[in-house]
Amino acid sequence: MGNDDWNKQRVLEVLREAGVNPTSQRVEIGYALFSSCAHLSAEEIMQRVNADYPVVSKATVYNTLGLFADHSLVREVIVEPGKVFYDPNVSLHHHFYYVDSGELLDIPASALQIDKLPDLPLETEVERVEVVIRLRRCTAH
Amino acid sequence: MGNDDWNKQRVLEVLREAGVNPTSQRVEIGYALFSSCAHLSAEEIMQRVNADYPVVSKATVYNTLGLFADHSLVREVIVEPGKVFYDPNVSLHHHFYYVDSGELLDIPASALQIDKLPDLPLETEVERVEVVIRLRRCTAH
DNA sequence: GTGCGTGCAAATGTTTTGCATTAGT
DNA sequence: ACTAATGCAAAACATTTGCACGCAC
Repeated sequence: MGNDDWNKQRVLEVLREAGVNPTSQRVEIGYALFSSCAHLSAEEIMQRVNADYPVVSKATVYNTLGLFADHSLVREVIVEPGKVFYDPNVSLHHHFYYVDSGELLDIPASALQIDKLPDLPLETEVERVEVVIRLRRCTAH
Repeated sequence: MGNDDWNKQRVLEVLREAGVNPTSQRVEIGYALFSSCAHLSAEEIMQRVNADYPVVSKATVYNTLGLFADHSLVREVIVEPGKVFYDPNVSLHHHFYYVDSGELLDIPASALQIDKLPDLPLETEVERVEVVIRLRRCTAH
């Protein structure tokens, strides 16, 4: 997943289809994001984009990722204060979070089933159900 | 719930029982936290503690809340980038999050049931399963 | 007096804003 | 030329760190 031959032309098309004007900065950020199948922080994305020479500012990385999130091109995952991960997998799924290492791992939607939801407050509808399973290294042997 | 007659003496005892040295700053912060049944941010807690005159610095609020969390006196709930809520309810439960207003509402553990958990990665154990149901105001009439 | 525990000023890290510049018509 | 969209420097905001002070022995 994720590793299926991304190139900048394809990123450009995906952005256009999503209704995002494909500027060079956005294509670079999208390429860094989609061609990695990992859960990256804004900082890591900027490092990848600017690896050779400065291409985008940090502000643009944040604004662009926010824009991508609005257009469902990426999903923000928050597990710790002051740490947001950007997940290029926008299909329905959940996450393991390794408390010790700070790493994030996908859980396919089919591997977890919620069979009883509480009644919703009036006049509201569910946008999304987020499940994070926090894991730590076994203490018991 | 939460409104059951908190006073500073009782906070002091609770801190002592939890193994936290009950300094005056900690009692003030604990009192602000426990006597409110709401989900407060660090900022809001500081405002309450310092309402009349300066009692604690922001750094102490953060460090103290972190300490309380370590001793299971409070639970950190994270829903948005750069926004942590402190929940004095440390029993097992989940949350509704109102995307529009930024408010948080408790879901009792019994109102939501997960009947299938994924296999855990080797050498790990579950610390906690966090479920956040993101709600938005109905668009449909 | 020594050493540990505590609180906070300052440093760091994260995210947002406002505006100068660019691109589109 | 006028207007809207874009990128980024600087500002705002959130959190952590390092160290000075006070308290217990």
